[in-house]
Amino acid sequence: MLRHHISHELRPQTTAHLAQTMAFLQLNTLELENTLINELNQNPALELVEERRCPTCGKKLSQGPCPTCARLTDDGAPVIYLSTRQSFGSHDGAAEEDRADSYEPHTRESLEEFILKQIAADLTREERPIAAYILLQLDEDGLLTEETVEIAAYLRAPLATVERVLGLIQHAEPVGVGARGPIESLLIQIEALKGTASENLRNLARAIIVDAFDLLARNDLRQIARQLRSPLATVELAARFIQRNLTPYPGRAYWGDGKTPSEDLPAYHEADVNITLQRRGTETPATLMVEIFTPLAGTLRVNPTLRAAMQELTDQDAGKQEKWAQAVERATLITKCVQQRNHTMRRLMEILVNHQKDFILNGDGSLKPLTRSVVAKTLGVHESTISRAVASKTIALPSGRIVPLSKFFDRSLSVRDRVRQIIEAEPRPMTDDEIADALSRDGIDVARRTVAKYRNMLGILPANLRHRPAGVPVVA
DNA sequence: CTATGGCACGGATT
DNA sequence: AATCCGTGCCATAG
Repeated sequence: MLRHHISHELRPQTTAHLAQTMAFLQLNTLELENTLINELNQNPALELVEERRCPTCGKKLSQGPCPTCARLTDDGAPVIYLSTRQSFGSHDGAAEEDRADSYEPHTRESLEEFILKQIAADLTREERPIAAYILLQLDEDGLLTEETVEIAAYLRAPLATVERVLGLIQHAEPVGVGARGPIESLLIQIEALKGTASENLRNLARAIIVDAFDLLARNDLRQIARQLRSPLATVELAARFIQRNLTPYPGRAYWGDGKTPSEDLPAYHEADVNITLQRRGTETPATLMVEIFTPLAGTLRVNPTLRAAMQELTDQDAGKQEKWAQAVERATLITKCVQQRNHTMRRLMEILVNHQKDFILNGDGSLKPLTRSVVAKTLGVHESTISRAVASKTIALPSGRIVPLSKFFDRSLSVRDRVRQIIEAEPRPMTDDEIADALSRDGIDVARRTVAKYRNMLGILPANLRHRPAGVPVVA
């Protein structure tokens, strides 16, 4: 999906601006920062003062939460404050002017960019577009749906070149992306683990994947052992190795639901919101520190000097006056937009954090169901506002996991969790029908078919395969 | 025959 | 208007 940046279409028409106001919300932080930097460069009326002020009380701040407004209370209420990254927008003098011309928007790093960066150095000029094309063809699991021959034909490039590029992609982090299917992906990943696992183990794992993949998916280890003429114990070991260290969907690893070794993988991008745990003293109530990243360090405002200078303009400078007036109007609008955005984000996070506190602290499984519309109601804004505020934003949990903010909204989660609990609790494997019954006894009425889906989402094998040491299944 | 997975169709949500 | 989700029907495996 290509990012759309909003262009310089901010012509002064006051009513149309209202629509633009909301548009600012949906921009993710980096994109907003880009537009703001652009604006700062070309609008003299807009000014960035280096100091940061508490959005609530207006006091100057150096860093972190406002000590007075968001003081660490002992009632356990989360502390929510706005913050900025220092990375971009060094905002002075000469460097600034360079930037104005050769400005290249910072976009959030997508999986594609993340990979491209790693292999860029190894690509020739001709290979670059090939790499770009391949990366765009990856599906959501990070797998390549198209054959290399087709790609070569389509791009009119030599097959060998295409395959070379693909090889580079496949060996970049996360290893295995760009494979033409789960099996190939797993094999690539095995190769990449050369140093860490014993030769025998890897060989067996490879054999299982190649010759008995479907059996593995069904967790039928006994049959695998027979077919490969290997001792069952060894096969179990290998299967375990596969399940623990490999994923058939490398592109998913990062979004994974905690089962995947995603904690070790580098984050593809930084989050828009950061939650940390602040332990105060020894008594338990640790405070949640919610840091909302806003674009640009400092505070936007309309340049007071310019505003003053405008008063002194004589009427014969009508042209200039008009021009400046527009600039000022536009600058005012933008600062208002940003303030609005910050305010909404703060209130939104307040609700979100309070509602999902357990999830933040205890991880998945403690998620409570929540819909955008109820938040919109309690917040008193339109639903679409929430949608925009949530869309394409991510949040870093105290555990270090980065998840999309939309994860906080899930209407069916409570039921899914009940399913998990029921399955974990029951001694004998229950069929989906029985689970459905059990649920209805709890007052939750869902169809049998739905239970099956939840089971799958949770990565739990069907009842008949689920006997004793049901390991974590390979296929989601 | 029973238990599941696949496809696809409304209906709700965003 | 686009997307997501629950569900019913049917094919398939055991």
